[in-house]
Amino acid sequence: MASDPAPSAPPAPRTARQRVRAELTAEITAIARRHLAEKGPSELSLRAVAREMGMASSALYRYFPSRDALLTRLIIDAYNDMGDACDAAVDAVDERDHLSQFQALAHGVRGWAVAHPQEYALIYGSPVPGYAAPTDTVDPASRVIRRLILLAITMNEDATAPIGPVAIPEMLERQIATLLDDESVTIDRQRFVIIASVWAQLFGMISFEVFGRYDEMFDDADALFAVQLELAAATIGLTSSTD
Amino acid sequence: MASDPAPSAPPAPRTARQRVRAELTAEITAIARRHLAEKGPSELSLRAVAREMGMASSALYRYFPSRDALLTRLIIDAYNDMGDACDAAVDAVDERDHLSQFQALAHGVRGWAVAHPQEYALIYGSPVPGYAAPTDTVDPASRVIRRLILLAITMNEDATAPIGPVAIPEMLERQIATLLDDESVTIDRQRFVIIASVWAQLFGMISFEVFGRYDEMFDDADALFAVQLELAAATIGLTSSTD
DNA sequence: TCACAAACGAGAGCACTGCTCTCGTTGGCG
DNA sequence: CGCCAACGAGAGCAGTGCTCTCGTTTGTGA
Repeated sequence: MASDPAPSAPPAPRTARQRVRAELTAEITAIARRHLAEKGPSELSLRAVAREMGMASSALYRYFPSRDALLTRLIIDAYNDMGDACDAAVDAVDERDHLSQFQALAHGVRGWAVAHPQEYALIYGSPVPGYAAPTDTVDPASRVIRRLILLAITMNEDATAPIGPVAIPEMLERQIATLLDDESVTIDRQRFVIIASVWAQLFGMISFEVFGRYDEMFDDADALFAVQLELAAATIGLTSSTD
Repeated sequence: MASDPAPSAPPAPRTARQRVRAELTAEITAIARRHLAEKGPSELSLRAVAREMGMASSALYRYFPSRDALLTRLIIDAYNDMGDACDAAVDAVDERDHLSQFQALAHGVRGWAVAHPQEYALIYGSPVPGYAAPTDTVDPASRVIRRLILLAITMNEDATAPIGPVAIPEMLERQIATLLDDESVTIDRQRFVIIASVWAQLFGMISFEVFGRYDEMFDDADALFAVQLELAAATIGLTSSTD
């Protein structure tokens, strides 16, 4: 499910002990992920996982120092899983068709979310543990928005937004510049704030759907999402006629 | 904090026992709300509340049949609290200035959310209990969107959206009609779907801010929100020049 | 090759939780 | 004034996260 980031990954465990340790760690996370998907984050119990593995509950602490650590592992995996789904969806369409790329990204993320509601709730719902170690989490957590920004950069000259321009305070302007320092390319500031809005809108819609806020309003979530996505694309300046 | 809906509310408890019961119930919810605000929903413990009240934990079950019932009470209160803040903000501005009304609604809801992050997480984060009894929850939960729709109805003829029109499937069209059956007034369908998008966007932005997703991206959440709000207003067709 | 240390699994135990049951006590209504 | 429902307290059950101890196994350096 989750892919290892390339740098400094130990590919083959040397000793047998290391290998069984890796296998057990993977089995723990797999069972925990299944329990999470079936019963939700609050019902995830270390003892239940240990019981299913035929181990003593105390033995699990050799592999995860705490329940929060196991949850953090699942969180990172979920972020990467969603990121993979997002990337795969975007990469599956013509890279010069920006509208289709945007739609693919949105549908890819939404599809993953409705297929894994509990994991989605884990990463985009209320943050349960005090705070997950930012160092490990921030990179996987930002994959979707980074892809979205990348998309916005490539379509920089093709689409023109029908709204704005809007006044951007200097402080915000500087933060945007700092954020984009990594990428060597620049991006129109107006497009950037629009993209940020669409980003929030996308996850607002998905959260509403997954968390059941549409339940007694709309039956056909697919149609609603499609319509709202068309509006979002129009906000960016992507229409079916362009390209 | 939370207001009683008018119909069939017993205003004055007859007997002393009924009065002390009402007082104790209020004290329980007050302490529970404080614990919730301080430590989050997962840390809310019936026993801790009972301890602080000097009661046996079992006695609390005379007032709330379960922990989930207490949480549901807090959820309903939070919805009404946010609804009050929303209404108060909108009512504070000139009712003919639709742009200001919209901005007041957004800032009112956001202000309440950042002031009560845990309560916001309780109602707009992951749904923790299996499912709260829909009958009691749906009405308070829909106050903001109902106010937003009301706003959209009043500005029906004043603002023209710069995006669209978009194709609305017949099924969705029928659902919108059903939803608006209660209100005797009609609303432009294009405006309705835009409002639904803006609704999702608003809570997407607030959730991102409250849940810390902007933490290592933007420092000035106020400025970001203001800019995105201006974009949202423009999407609806509200600009500072209108009215 | 072998001994030593690190890693490991199992079990008991602690403090805590939600919730149930029982048993006196107290309050209100007929 | 008497009866019954509502109430508060306590014990107890099953479950949780986590710690500590104690044998056992495994890898490694001498």
